Amino acid sequence: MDRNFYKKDVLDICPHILGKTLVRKCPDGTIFKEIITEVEAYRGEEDLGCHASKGKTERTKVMYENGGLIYVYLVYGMYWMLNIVTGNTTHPQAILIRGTKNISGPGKLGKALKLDQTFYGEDLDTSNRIWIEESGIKNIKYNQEPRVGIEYAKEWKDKPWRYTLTEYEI
DNA sequence: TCACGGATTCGT
DNA sequence: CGAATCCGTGAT
Repeated sequence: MDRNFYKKDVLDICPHILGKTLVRKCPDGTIFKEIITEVEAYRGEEDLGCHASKGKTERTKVMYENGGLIYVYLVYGMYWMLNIVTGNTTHPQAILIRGTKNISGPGKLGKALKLDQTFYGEDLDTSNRIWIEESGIKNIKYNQEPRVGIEYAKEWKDKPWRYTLTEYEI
């Protein structure tokens, strides 16, 4: 996908990133290529579930960039989480990729993709080791539910910003 | 330098 | 549903 795809609001992009293909070329030559089936939106400093709610720090600064960059971080000391920065520089936001067709769970996805800190800030439009492309599938249907794992986010935890792909045609 | 806690996972 | 797990973050 080209750069402009990622510059819209995160809530507009989520339904369209479902069904796209995530591609990762590993150092050992193996290629991971799977349809994205589950994502979550994190939207702005006002969203208490979003890391940017703590303001701009060394960790969150990439979310303040224009969309199309990768935001990775380590959670529970062991899982690398894959996020795509979206929007523009006025509103920090990102999409957490939670699962693909054969991999369920963001921690397991990060492991399968062999992610590490060097992916922080990677440009999806120019990278030769990870990107997102059209899959050709059509007639997508999806569900929206509350996001998981953010019990601390008060009223924001109930926002239906978790998107799961339910049906599609090849 | 260090205390804190988490966008998870797995087993019960 | 609850505990394990352990590194990086962010403040000092």
